[in-house]
Amino acid sequence: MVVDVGLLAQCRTPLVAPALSDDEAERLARVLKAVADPMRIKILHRLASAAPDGVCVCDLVEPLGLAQPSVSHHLKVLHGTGLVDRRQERTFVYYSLREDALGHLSALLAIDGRGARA
Amino acid sequence: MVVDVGLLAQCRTPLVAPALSDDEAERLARVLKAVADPMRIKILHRLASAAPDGVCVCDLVEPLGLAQPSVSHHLKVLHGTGLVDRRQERTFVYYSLREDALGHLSALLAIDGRGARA
DNA sequence: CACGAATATCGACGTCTGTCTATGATCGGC
DNA sequence: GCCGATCATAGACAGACGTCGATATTCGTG
Repeated sequence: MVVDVGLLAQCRTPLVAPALSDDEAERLARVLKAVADPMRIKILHRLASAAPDGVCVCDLVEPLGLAQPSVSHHLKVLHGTGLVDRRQERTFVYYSLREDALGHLSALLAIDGRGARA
Repeated sequence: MVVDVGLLAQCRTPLVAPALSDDEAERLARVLKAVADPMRIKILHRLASAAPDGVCVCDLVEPLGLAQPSVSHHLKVLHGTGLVDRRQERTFVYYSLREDALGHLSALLAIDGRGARA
């Protein structure tokens, strides 16, 4: 059987590795979307550079320059994706960066970028 | 000077480390936003698991189940943030994962999450 | 130079998202 | 038991985003 490629060279970029499933792609995107916001990045950075006990919501509102409900919204998003822990004490609520939460994310990105090639 | 804290215990969660600047937060968010999309994640994954020469656009359209302009749009976003390289040959265009692009991103996340603490 | 193929750009449309104000829920103190 | 403080929820609104069809652009072929 002769395959006539002719003169128009096909692009030839076959994919051997298994394609990422829709579910996996959406799961990863969900977590990344949670981090892909300037304010939430600022929040994470503050949590990262604070005591492990966490940071009180009231101490986030002013420095971020946001209304209190907006801060609550962002914290809810971060908590919903498991990046952040929530602890209530009296009327105060303390949010803290979950141990290795960003580390895992970081690892996922590294794997996606490197592992499949080598 | 006596500070009367009274009985209502303040929350006391001071921040010592320098806060992330608005610009830095937005720059990081811009790159993360580029990755925080299921289709773009799929594209990156395909580029990562393909030959270093890159993948032809025409070989991305069908597997992704998107219209050709949509694929072009996503590739433009990825290219715009420096995550992906573009190489044209004849009428074909090949996109390839930029060396250590995701590695750098991954490192940034790790730093944000860990470095500031210790 | 006309034509077909491969990409990019344009404009439009529906949806998601970040922000706010107003209100509800919960807890402590008086 | 009322009241103030802290945080969460609800609803509204503007802007950004992903997708598409239609069209422009570029390149190689005959």
